[in-house]
Amino acid sequence: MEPSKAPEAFLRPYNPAEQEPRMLELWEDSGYANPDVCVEKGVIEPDAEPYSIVLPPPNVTGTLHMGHAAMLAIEDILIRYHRMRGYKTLWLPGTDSAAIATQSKVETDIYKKEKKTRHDLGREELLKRIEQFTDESKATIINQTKKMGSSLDWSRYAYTMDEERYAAVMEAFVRMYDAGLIYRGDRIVNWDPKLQTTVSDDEIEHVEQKDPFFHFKYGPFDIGTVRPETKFVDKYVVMHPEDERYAQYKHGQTIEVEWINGPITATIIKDKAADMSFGSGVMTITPAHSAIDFEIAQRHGLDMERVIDDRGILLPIAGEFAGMHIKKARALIVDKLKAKGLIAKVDEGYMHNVATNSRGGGIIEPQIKRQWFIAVNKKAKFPDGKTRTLKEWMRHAVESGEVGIMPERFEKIYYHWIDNLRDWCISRQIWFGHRIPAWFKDDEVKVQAGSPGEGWEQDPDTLDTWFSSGLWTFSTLGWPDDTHDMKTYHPTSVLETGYDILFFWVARMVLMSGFLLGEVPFRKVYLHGLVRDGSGRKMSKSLGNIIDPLTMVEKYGADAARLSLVIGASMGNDVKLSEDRVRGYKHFGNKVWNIARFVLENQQDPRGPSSGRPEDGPLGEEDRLLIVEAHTVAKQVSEHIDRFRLDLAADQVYHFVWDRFAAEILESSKPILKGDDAAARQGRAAALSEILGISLKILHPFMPFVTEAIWQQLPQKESDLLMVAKWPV
RNA sequence: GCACCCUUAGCUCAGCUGGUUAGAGCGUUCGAUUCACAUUCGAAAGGUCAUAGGUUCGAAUCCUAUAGGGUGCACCA
Repeated sequence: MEPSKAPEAFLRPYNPAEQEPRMLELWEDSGYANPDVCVEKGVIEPDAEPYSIVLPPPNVTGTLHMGHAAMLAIEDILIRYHRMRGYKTLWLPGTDSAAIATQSKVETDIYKKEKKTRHDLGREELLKRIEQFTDESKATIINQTKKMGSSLDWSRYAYTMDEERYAAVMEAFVRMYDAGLIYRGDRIVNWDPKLQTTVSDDEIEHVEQKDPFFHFKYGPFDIGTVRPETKFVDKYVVMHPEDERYAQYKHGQTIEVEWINGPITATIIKDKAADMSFGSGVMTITPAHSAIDFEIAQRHGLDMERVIDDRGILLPIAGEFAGMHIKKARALIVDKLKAKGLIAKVDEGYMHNVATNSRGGGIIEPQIKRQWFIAVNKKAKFPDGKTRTLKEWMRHAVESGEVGIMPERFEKIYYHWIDNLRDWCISRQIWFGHRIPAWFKDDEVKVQAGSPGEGWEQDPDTLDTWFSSGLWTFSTLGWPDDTHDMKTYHPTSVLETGYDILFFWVARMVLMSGFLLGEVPFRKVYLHGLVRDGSGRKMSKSLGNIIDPLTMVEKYGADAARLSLVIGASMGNDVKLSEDRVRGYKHFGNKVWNIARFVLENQQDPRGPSSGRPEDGPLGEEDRLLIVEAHTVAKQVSEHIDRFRLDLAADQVYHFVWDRFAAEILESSKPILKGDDAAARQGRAAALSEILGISLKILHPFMPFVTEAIWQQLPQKESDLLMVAKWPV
C-alpha cells in the first residue's frame, strides 16, 4: 500500500520567508483591500454596512518600530475580521510630516555633514532637502508596513503635506478664523530657544533636574528661586491674602528695597496663587517669563517687561549683564548678590522639574509673543446648528457616548485634559509645515487660502503639526468636497492608537471634526499599550534593548510577530515583548501548517478519497458534533473581537487549534482514518476538512500568511482568497 | 502634590459582573519517538493570589488602610 502524500507545496517545516512574499503579491494583485474592488468583484454586497479605520500615520522621520507593528497587527485583525464578515471595509493608509521632528532631524544631519545652519541654506533650499529626506523615508516605512501583512487600501494613500491635505488645512483655518475661533494675540507661550519656535503645552516634557535653590533678601522678605537671571525687573511681591504672617502689608502698598542693580520700588500684590506652605509664602514675579506669573499680572493689570530675548540673552534692562547668555549670567548675578549681602542662604541639590521640548529641543523659556491661537472657551456656531465652545463640544462628544473610549478609565483622563486646556497656540516658527494662510499689507490682515494680490505678504509661520492631524479622519476622505467616501466612511468606526497619544491627537480630532463637520470623527477609540522589552523597560536606543519588528519578521515570520503583540496584550496595558515569545509563535505557525498537511493527506486516502465536503460525506453523529464545536468556538472568537478583547480571541483560537484540534481531535481520528470502515473514514475526513476550514478562517485575521498559504493548497475552496472568505457565523 | 494603573508559579501574564481541587505560555525535571510535526507528544515539580483588616454561607475577585512598582497631569516662586 502506497503511503499517502501531502500536496507537493507542503514542504516542511513551514517557511515564512518563502511564503510571505507570495501571499503579499496575491493580496496586492487581488485588490481586495480596496472596498470598491470587493463590490465590483461581488465579494461584498454593494449596500453592505461600511466599516472604516484610518491608520494613525507614522512619522516620515524614521523606520517602523514595535509600537507601529502592534498598531498594524491590531488594526489589521479588526479589518480582516470585518471584511470577512461582509462589511464594506476600508483601512486607509497615510504618513505624517511631523513638522518639528522632521525639520530638526534634517537640520541636525546637515549641520553634522556640512556645518551649515538653516539660515545658511535659506528657506527654499532647506525645504528641498527635507523633501528629499521624507521621500526616502516614506518609501521605507511604506515598504515595512506592507511586510507586516497590513491589508491597507494603498489606492487611497494620503500624506499630510500632499496637495489635497494642504487644501483641507487651508480651508479649515479660514473657516475657524471666520467663526472667530482662530485669533492672533500676544500671550505667553512656550518658547524653545534652541529650535527658535513656539511649542504647544502638550509637547512639553518635564525633566527632573538638580539645581541650587537661592534664598534672597528682598527688603523684609525671603524670596526663593532657582532662576536669579529672571529677577532683574521683579517689582511685585505676591502673597496669599489670608497669610497671617503678612497681614500688616496691604494690597497695592509700595516699599523700597535694595536689589540687583540698585534700589527698586516694589508693590505688594495679594493673590491666591501664592502658596502659603511653600518657603516663606512670598514670591516676586516675572510675568514675561512664567505662565503663572503672567496670569497673576493679567489679573492685576501689572507691567510685563521682557528680560530675556529669543536666543536666551539678557536684554538691556539687565544693566551690566545685558548681552550675556542666561547660562553664563546666572553665576555672576549670584556673585553680585552675595557681594551685596542679599543672599540669605542656598540649598544645594534642590530637585525640581524643568520644562523641555520633547521633540528633541532645548529648555523651554516662556515668552510673551504674538501668535495664532485657537480659542477653546469661545462660543461659536457649529454645523449642527448649536452654539457652544470647543471645550464643551469635546466634553459632550464623550459624555453623550457618541465617542466611546476603551478602556473606559481613559475617559477620566480625557476629561481632565479638557478641563485644563488653555487656548491652543498653533503657529510655529519652523519652515517645514503648512503655511498660515494670513496675509499682511501695512496694518491690514486678510485670512484666505490664496494671495489677495500685489503687495500682500504671507505670514512666515507654519502650523502646528497637530492642526493638520486633527483633520485626518476626513481630510483623507476628500473633505472639503462632499465625496462619496466622506458620505460612506465618516465618521470612521474605530480609531486605534497608543494611549500616549490620547491628548495630542484624539482630542484634537474630536475638536476639528465637531466644528467643521458637526459630527464625531470616530465611534470608538481603542487604546493599546506600549511595547516594552522583556523586563518592562521602554525600548530605546540608549538602552540597546530595541527589538526591531523587521528583524523579527525575517527570523520568525510576520504571523509570529503579530501574534506575539496581540496575545497577552489586554487593552490599555503595556506588552512585554521578548524574542522567545516571537519564536514560540513561529512554532504555532508550523503546527497549523502540519495540521493542514495531515488533513489534506487523508482527503487523498488512496483507499477511497473523500470529497472533503461535508454534504457529500456520510457524517456520523460524532463528526457532526465536532463541526458544531468548531462553530461554537468561532462564535466565541467573534464575541471577543466585537468586545475588542483581541487578546482573548487570539488565545482562544490558539488553544482550540493546538490543544483541541491537533492534540485531541486529530489524534482520536487516527484509528478511524486507518480503520476498515470506509463510511466512517469518509465521514471523519470530511469533518476534519470542515474543521480545518473553520480554523483557517478564524485564525486568518491573526495569522494571515500561513492561513492564506494553506488555503491556496486546498483542492476546492469557496473563494479564491481566504482574505475574502465568509466568516463562519 | 492630585489622579489612575499594577502586585497571582523561576519569568511573562489570563482569571471580566464573588461559587468546586487558582490557569496558560516560556523555563526546569523525567519519559516517549519508523506516526502531520527537525518547531512533536506525555507527565512532574513549582503559588499564604503584596500585607493587614472588613463585607459575605463563600473573596485572587468587592470595600478600607499600608507597602512596593509604574504612568499621566500639575508644578513652587
